[in-house]
Amino acid sequence: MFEEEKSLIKNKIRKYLTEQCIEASGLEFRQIPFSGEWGLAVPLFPIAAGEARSGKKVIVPKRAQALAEAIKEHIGEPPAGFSHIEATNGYLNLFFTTSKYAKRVVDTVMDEGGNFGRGSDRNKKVMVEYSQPNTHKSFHVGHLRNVILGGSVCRILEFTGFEVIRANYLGDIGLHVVKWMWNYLKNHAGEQPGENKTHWMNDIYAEADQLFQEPENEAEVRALYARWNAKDPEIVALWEKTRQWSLEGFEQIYEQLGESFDRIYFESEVEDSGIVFIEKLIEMGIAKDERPEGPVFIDLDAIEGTQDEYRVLVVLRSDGSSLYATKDLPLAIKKFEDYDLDESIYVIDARQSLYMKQVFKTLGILGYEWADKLYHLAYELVNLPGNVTMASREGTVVLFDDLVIEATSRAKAIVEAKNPELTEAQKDAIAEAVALGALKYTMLSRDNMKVVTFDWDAALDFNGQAAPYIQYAHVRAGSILRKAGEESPKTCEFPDELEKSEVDLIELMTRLPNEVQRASSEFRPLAIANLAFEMAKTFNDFYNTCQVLNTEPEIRAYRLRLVAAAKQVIATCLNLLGITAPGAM
RNA sequence: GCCCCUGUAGCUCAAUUGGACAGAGCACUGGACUUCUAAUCCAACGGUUACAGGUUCGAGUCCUGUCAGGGGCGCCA
Repeated sequence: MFEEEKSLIKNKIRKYLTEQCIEASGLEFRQIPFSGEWGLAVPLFPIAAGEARSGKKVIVPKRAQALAEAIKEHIGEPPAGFSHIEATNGYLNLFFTTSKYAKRVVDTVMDEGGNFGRGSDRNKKVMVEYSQPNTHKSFHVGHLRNVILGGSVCRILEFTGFEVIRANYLGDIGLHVVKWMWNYLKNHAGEQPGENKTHWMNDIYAEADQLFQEPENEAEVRALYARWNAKDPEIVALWEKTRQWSLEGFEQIYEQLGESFDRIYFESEVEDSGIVFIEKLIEMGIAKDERPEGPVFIDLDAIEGTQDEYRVLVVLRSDGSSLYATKDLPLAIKKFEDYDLDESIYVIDARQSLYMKQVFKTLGILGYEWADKLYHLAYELVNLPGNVTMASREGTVVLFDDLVIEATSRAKAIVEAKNPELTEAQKDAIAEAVALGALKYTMLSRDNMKVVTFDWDAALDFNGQAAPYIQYAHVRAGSILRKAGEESPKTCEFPDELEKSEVDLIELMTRLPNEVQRASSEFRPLAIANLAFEMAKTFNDFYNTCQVLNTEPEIRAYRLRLVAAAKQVIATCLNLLGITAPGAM
């Protein structure tokens, strides 16, 4: 916002500096801290420092202050929309006329509604690959971080004008699948999945994993693996049927999380083409074939002339079977063929950073001009206390549905206490929104590269900096508007004297467009999570100090609009985070 | 041995990307519900930003080194 004012002021300053023969580089606007009033701050340190560098004998802070004062003198009367100008600490501070500023911000938010902060269409197509669970296995809290991060990034990218294609890449083949089928045939033949399909699938897998420790069982699993590899119709049919159960189970989870995918890729679908692809690389001399003594690999450091930077990428086992890289290379190509992408993003945990770098480099070496459009969006793991990594086979997991059930029942208990008059259905809906919101917010409110240590108490703490706090502010705003009735003034005047919380609220709203852009370009929902909390906190302060309904009509009018605008901005933030805002709590 | 990430209040985390006085939540202490929903608010407490140098007018942020924790390095995914 305020681009016109900014360029006007910039021009004035530039004009002055040019007259004084001073290099005018590094002119930019900052926010004035401790705002009781709004304004634009222009630090003059860069200008003064520039003079110092060019040989003038100046003490930078003093010079910056002198420049600020001189420019203040030069500008003279504040331009339209500004009330006064100050020169302090080397900054030139230009303060807006409170009434005009407030009116303008609130009007803008109300006019644009849910589109306030939205970026214009960029005409760019971005694929985001995320979630990537293995079929026939569990879905735990570690997987949750990936889905929530990926989902939020997609929403933010869309909001900033990208066309987003959500892709999921499922691990539907491999030893784990065969183990599962073996146990099913041997101990659970004919059984059907229960209500919660993923949980049921995982129970059979976990049991299979245990039984697999016995040598005779392992031998049976290997034998079944051979049948499956030979495309035994009976086994293939079982594989297809059971994979479908897994898919339906994941679908339940995605639906609950509010996620959906435009395109699902299966590992099985790129395996054969991957092996053919690797054969081609061998022919080209890019991959080295040491079979049967060794595997097929690409010596990236040798090709690039680097040392210990790209290492060696193994692309095929010595027995000719496929590895991750066997499939990831052709999949990357397929994505660009399918969708003619401008960018391809991989939401994958940070342990695979080197691997991702290797895959991207390999595609670059092969001459794909889009190789530099590949981006690894790395994030850290969710560990258990004591730095224990979640692993299905170790039994060190918190399963998604266990967590959701617990969170929801705790939220339900609180709604029961707060709002006993609501219907069961309403209470359930609120409990779910609160529980899932809380889980999502804990994942999104820390930076991508920070390890999350999962703690039941922390995850289920609905107080303080957490989603329910933000949702509650939204509910309160809605409640005021509802009680106000039909009346919603189209526009109204703001006074020059505003309460601090009103001032702060308006200032926070103006940050949304910038924060959204930042979150988008850095793939960091955290920026939005922070703003949402700040908004809620300030709104609660406002709620406590400023009466809306029981006050004089003129005040009531602008405060109502302020409440509506604040509610809108909070709602937009929550949307971008994938958190639903209930109507009551 | 090499590479990457992290290190900020007792705990969990922020910090508008190099700017004004490093801020929140939790926990602890003391207050506020006949008033728009107290899942709230106010006050108090809490800091050598791991350490040592360097660059800069200015460093939690950048560069070098050290320490601590985590992760990764030719047939796991």
